[in-house]
Amino acid sequence: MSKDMPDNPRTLGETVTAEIRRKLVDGELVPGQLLSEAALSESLDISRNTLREAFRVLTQEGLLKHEPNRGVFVAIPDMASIIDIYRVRRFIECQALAQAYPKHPAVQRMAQAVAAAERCREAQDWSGAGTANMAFHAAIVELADSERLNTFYAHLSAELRLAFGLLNDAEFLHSPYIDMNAAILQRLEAGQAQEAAQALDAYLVQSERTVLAAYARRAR
Amino acid sequence: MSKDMPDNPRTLGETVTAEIRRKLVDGELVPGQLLSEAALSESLDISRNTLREAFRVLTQEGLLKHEPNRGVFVAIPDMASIIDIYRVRRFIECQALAQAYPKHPAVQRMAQAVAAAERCREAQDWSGAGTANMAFHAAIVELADSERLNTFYAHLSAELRLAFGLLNDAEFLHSPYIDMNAAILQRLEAGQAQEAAQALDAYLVQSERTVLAAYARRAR
DNA sequence: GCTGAGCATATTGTTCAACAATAAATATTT
DNA sequence: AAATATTTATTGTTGAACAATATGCTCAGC
Repeated sequence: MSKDMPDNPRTLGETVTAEIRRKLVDGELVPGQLLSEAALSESLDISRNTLREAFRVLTQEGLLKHEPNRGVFVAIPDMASIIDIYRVRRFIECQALAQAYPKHPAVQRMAQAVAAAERCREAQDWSGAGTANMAFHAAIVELADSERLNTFYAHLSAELRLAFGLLNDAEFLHSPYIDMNAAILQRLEAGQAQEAAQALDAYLVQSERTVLAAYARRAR
Repeated sequence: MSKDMPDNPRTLGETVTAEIRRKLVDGELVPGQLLSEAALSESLDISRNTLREAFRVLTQEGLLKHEPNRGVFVAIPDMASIIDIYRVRRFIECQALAQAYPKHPAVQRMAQAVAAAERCREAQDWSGAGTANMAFHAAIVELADSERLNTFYAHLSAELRLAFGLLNDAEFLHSPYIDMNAAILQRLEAGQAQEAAQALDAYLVQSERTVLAAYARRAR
């Protein structure tokens, strides 16, 4: 995985950073919400100073927004952000896939993600399907063999999950793409990286359109 | 420019973060060096707590390395880092250039950077030439029209400057590339984006080789 | 001379309390 | 109602304190 979220954080600050990050991507903290230093530090049972260190990290990751003298808010992914994120996704994922070596270790992770997503679909677990979907695309980026690219993508991914939290029906968002992922994987394994990349591009364009539409008619 | 380094930082924490960042890319703080909280906070005339917030941000940017209970060190770009950074650079810059619109506003910034570099060469200002060179490549990334990509590249760029700081002869590192940049720009303006991207790829491969060689025989 | 256990020391990790600086909310004046 | 002054709550920043940890040192013991 990424190095941003070590399994065994050593300091309290890292622990609480991971905990808040989880609450953000899980939707327990909703976009726009003010995170009061006094309230949060008390509820997490840590000092304000330690909390502020965590705030700086998560702000840098794009999950929080810091407004000096006003406070720290959960970032609100607006349409421009969604468009930007998808632009970067197409930019990175398609190229990573196009120039991929079909026997790259990450291909196995792609296959595992597809399998996991199919299992989730049977169990009607759409949250799990979303997670598996994200893992599939993270694996695509891993094809490029760059630690920094992986980390960057992890941040993008978290930011996008924040946006998904604004929407409601996860089934509508994730269900149609499970088969598409499988098809992309199949083409890659068949040595047709170019065709796979083309399919991925179409996938991302459609996904972006769906997300933007859902965003536009969301309950505010 | 990027939103990471506002021209007028509002809080003291942001000010000192920018100041330390500058010292890092300018080579005033050298890789491997321990940054003592007590010493630095006193010399910057700020409290330890404020300094620690800055440390978290710069660690997230890859410029510092935090070792729990041991301290914060200036990151040491090893060979693997340099290779990774160049891999990402080729990945991003070449594609940005290949699919660029020849009349994109960023092209003007590319031209300005080339002119600035040529002026620096005449004045034997190799540090300035390095800065202009970086600006040229940042402009290339801007062709992709993504705020997040720009920010990401700014971080990569800063990290690379840290590595350059380990080397000594800036002329050798930057001088040969001024003309290459000019040639790339010329092709782009002529509508030959594909050829420009190809030239850029060759440029980056050569640059990486040069940097790695210099790194291997650097004075330790 | 070397090894290892235990101790001493310096540094980081974390908290707390206080005050300054700022923005939002409220009251006052015109 | 609009503009202005005042109050209030929150963040920004500090300094001191103590806990937790890593490092270096001392000193047996072989």
